[in-house]
Amino acid sequence: MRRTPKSAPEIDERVYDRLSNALMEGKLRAGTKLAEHKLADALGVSRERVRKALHRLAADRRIDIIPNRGARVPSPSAEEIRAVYQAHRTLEAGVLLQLGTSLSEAMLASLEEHLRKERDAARANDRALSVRLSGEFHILLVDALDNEELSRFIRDLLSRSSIMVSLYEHAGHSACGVDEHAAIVDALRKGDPMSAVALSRDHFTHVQERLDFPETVSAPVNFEEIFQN
Amino acid sequence: MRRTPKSAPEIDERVYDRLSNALMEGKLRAGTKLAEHKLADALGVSRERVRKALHRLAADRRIDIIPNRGARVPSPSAEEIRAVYQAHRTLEAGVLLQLGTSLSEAMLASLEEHLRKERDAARANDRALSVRLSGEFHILLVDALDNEELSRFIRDLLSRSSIMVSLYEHAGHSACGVDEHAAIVDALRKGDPMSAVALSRDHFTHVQERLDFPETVSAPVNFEEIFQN
DNA sequence: ATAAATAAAAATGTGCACATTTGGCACCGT
DNA sequence: ACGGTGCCAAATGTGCACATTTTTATTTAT
Repeated sequence: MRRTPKSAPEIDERVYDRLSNALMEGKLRAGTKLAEHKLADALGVSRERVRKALHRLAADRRIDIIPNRGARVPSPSAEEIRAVYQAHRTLEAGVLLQLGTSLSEAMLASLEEHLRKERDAARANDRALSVRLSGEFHILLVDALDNEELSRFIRDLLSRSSIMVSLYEHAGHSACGVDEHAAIVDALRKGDPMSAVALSRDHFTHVQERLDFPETVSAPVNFEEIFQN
Repeated sequence: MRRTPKSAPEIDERVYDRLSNALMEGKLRAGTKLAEHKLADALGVSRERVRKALHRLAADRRIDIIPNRGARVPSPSAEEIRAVYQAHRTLEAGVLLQLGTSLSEAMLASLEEHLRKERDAARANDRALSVRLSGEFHILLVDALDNEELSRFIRDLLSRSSIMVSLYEHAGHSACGVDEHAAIVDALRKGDPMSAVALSRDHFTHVQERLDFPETVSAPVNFEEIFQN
């Protein structure tokens, strides 16, 4: 045992995580072919391990696998992107409605604490951080319901939209208005869930409006560079 | 080639479907061990095929897999069951709110057509059919939004609750009131989504109330018998 | 020169043999 | 009788060789 003996399941998890993160961070452009052998070399593991991770990602709908043709980073159509945001919008409406009747003071506090962080990031012009915090706001909302199923769904949607965001670089998903988030929290604090729902609706409309159209891309990629860490 | 040459992916799909159906129909009791070799024999395919299907089901959260310990039909706790219904309740609230602003006459018609089928099944005392139709009602609702993401989530929740229903045999998920479904459709027709949401909420509350407590079971099973068809 | 056909190369998919881990059982000592 | 220890059988996990399919490159014919 050289360094970390690492039991098998841990290796699997690590392979999956590295691929997952690369997708999240937009390091793998849409359309990129994910060849098993090349990834295995880049990650320093056996092809079977990569295989498993790819199939897992496919089950999560994070990548596309076509039988006998391999795996690719999806290039979602404008329509599919719209569907993901629409789903999030609909789901959050349900969440906010539910929260209206059961939102503790402590949770309101942690929401407001989060808003502060968002404002700081916006003021510091830290785009990457802003994007992350902006997503976490919506996670915080659903987590407040303490329902694992719902939280999973939202995380699912966010992990998929992250790919989309990277497709449309300039689109300021980052600019995902802090003020609009704040308005939602305000409505909740005032015990007015219907307003919160309406505000959330508007918010998603704005986010969607900022999304522009796709340029289909398919460039060669240096996996070693991406996974060198 | 004896009968159906069946290309490989078709076989995979069939294995998955047969296991999936057995779970849906409650033929595999909670706690049942799903040994790879035994299932392979019963289904007449290689162990690897079963393996793949089991991992797929695990990714769907339809079964539990513990590393090096194999797969089992889950025995969800009362708390987990509550969470699934709660999630469905919350999600459907969002769906109904959204439907309020965009429900075509054609869809209302197909909903009412469905209600008729439900009533027929209830009158005929066909429990199995009633259960199935009752679930399909909620699928019909979300499908009306024509959003694949949302439809997937609902199907996900339903496939998981089916295991739970079979855990509590007597619990009349079947009795999932036809009248309550009808009331929801009525509210939608009247263009009163808030009432629809409230009715849906009550509906889920009633369904949950009918669920009783678990008896932990773990009996030996004859796979050949279950999969003989 | 274009297109069809064919052959070679590369990538994915599969079964099997073997390694690893787990669970049960007998044995032993207290 | 009880709890612990070690061994054996059984089940899961993994790497590898080979089969199948797709893609690319080359040749040939019109």
